[in-house]
This record gives sequence, C-alpha cells and structure tokens, in this order.
Amino acid sequence: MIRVKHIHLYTFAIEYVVVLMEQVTWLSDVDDIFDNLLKKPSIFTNKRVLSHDFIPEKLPHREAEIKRLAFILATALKGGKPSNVFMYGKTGTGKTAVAKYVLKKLIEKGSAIGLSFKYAYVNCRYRKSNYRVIVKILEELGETRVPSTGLPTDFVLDKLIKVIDYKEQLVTIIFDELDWLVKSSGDDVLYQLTRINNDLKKSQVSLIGITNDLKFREYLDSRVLSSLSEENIIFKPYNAQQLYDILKQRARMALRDGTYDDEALKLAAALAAQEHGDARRAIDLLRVAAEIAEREGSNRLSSEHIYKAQDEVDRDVIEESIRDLPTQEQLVLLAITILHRERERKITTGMVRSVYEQLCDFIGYSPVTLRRINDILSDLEMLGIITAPVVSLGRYGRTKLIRLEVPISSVIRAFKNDERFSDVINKKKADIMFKQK
DNA sequence: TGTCCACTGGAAGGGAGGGCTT
DNA sequence: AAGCCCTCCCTTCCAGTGGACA
Repeated sequence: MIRVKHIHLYTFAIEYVVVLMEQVTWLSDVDDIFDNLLKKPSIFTNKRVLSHDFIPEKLPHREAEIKRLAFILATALKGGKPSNVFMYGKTGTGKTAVAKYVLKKLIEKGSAIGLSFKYAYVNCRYRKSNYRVIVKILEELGETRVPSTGLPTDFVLDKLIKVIDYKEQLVTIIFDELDWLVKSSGDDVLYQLTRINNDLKKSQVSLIGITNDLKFREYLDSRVLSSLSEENIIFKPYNAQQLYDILKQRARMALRDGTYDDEALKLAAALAAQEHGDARRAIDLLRVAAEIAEREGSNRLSSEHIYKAQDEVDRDVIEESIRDLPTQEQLVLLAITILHRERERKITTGMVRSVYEQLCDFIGYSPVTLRRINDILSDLEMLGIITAPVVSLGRYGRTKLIRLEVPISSVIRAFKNDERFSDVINKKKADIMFKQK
C-alpha cells in the first residue's frame, strides 16, 4: 500500500516538475516574443492612419465630390439653410469620408467667422430603430443622459429639438447606410426630421443621407424622397491607379520609410480594384499585410504579405459578422451550413427548418416558429451571408432557395471557435443528425 | 383549367427587460 | 406602486401565390 502510494507521489512529483518546466519554457518563449517585438523597430509609425474612421487632410480623387458638397453646404456660411443631400456609391468609395471631411472644414470656417456649426453621424446599420437613431443623434450632440430604451419616441424627438434649438446654429445629420434603417423601421423618423425645421426657432437642420443601395429610393415615401434628395451626389468606384495613390498617401503617413515595396502597394490597389474599387478594402489589406510582416519578423512589407492579408481580411469580416449574430440566427445559419456541406444542391426553407429543429434538440435550445425562421433568412440575406430568392416548385409549393454566399470554411471556423457549436460542427455528429432528416 | 403544395409575408399582439411620470 | 411607453424577439393567424400536375 505504502509503496504504491510512494510510487504515485513519485510519478506525481515528476509530472509536476515536467509541467513546471514546460511552463518555464513556455514563459520564456512568450518573453522572447515580447523581447523581439520591443527590440525590433515597428513597421508602423502611426497605425491609426489605417483605421476605418481616420480622415486624412487630403482625400485623393474625390476633389469633384468635395467641391460639390462644399458648394451645397456653403449656403450656411451666409446664414442660409443648405439643401439636404443624398449620396450614393458602393462601399469604400469615400462617401462617409467626404461628408465628414467637408463638415469638419465647414465647422473650422464657421468658428473663424463666429458661426456655430455641428454635425451628428449615425450609422443606421447599428441603429435600426427610429428611437435608437434619435438617441444616437442626441449622443453625438453631447447629450449623453438618454436611456437606450424606455422612453416614448416623441419624447426623445422633443428633446432633440430642444438640444438643437438652444442657440443659433446649423446642425447637419449624416445618416450612413440609411437603407438599413428604412428597410427595418420605415421612414417615419426621416419624415419627422425633414420637417424638423418647422419646429426650430433659432437653429436649422440639414440632412445627408448615404447609401450604397441604388434601388433603395423605392422604399422611401415620395415626400421624404423629394425633401431628402434636393441634391444628389454619386460616387464612382476608384480605379486601380487611384487606389494606388490613396495607399501611397496612407503608407507614407502610417509606415516607416523603407519598410514597404511599391509593388506591394500596387498589388493591394489592383486587388481592391477588382472588388468594385473599394478603398476601405485596400487600406485593410495594407494594414493587415503590415501586421503579418511584423508578426513574421520581417522588416519589409512585400507582395507576399498582401496575398496573405487577402485571406485574413475576408475571414475576419465574415467570422466577425457570424460571431455577432443572435443565437437563433446562428442556429439557422448552422443548419444551412450543414446542408451545404452535405452537398445539398437545392436548399429550401423546409429543409433548413428540419435540420435547424434537430440542431436545437441536440444543443438544447427551444426552436422558433417557421414564421420567425423566415424572417431570420431575410436578415441573413440582408447581411449578404446567403441569397434566398423565392421560387415556385409548382406542385411542390413555393419556397426560398437558399445559397451560402460566403466561403463555407469561414463559417465553419467561426462556429468551431464557439464552444456551443463546436460539437455539432464535428462531422460525425452532424452526419447522424442529417441522416435522421 | 382547376387544384394543391409549401410555403411567403403582413398584421396584430405577447412578454421580458427597461425607463419615466405621477 | 401603478400606469404608460419603449425595444427586441418572438408567436399566432391567415390570405396570398407560382407553377407542376391531374
């Protein structure tokens, strides 16, 4: 007995020492990483320049749009109310940057001649209800004591009027990705804001609507549309040369001299140009490539790093959007993913429902109704994760024909990192569930 | 040509979680 | 504390529908 106990103690002691040693080596590895990082000069000099919300002093190749918007807003310098503006253009064509840039300049100019201008920026993708939009405007104008829920919408609208009208000023409200608000909550709040000037005594409000959905006008009430699109500015995609100029400007500001190849910038520009001339993507590529180069201990950013960044940028965007979904939407997407992996060619709502219900049973969630699944499918379609056109199968009814629009590997990776779903994503278990269908 | 399938999607409303006013 | 209002997520009900098939 005693001997056995001793042996156990002995083995335990050895195991403990091994574990400790492993930890020591691991810790020294981590130390090495930190030390190396500190020793090497960083590729970046100012990483913030490559973030999405950075607005540089000059916006290359947007001179015409800047002039146009400045011309419209200039009325304010003479005490007039500028027209409302609608700006169209695909993602990464500089709409938001131009709007913020011109307003920043207007505020500077205004304060120089004693006029007060302010602007509030709302991204409607993240504020899909009327109430939340108004609360965000209030927050942007410095009113932070508004609860995120609980008050009547009229009440917060009155509050907004008071906050704006306390002194003589022009307030411009920028609604970015406006289509998201209108598609989910209608255009009530827009209608009220287009008429807000009637209630204001000292101040004035002008609106800038931004969207990348050209067909979106159809959703708007004609009164709102005519008031909102007094002026329209269309943003064309950047070409590869223009994107290269943008990257050159940003690289100069963000990266240390001599740490990047011109060829790498040209490649990033060309890749982003293929993707409808998206400057945001080009800048993302540059930032991620520089991070990869740094991680690899390389002191120069090359084309190779840009290629590597391409995958990482795509993956990050998709995985992040999947991780942010509510649980029920994740479960529906998981059902679609399993069907897709089983090489189902025509995935219908009914099939998704069947696999989804089995998934709920397996994981221990109570399933939602078919009606709700249908709404979730529409939400996933809005996010661009799937397409789901309604088709008629004649005698076999009408349904949505669902297709995954993002790489299945990215979806699976997002689910694997979530412990609730990691078991299900394991092939064997998923097979069993699928066979039960 | 009418039937019928498998849904779609609008409308109304419930209830949980939250806040303000009286 | 009661009454009212909000959002978000959801249910229930139900009329409508495109097209294969008998």
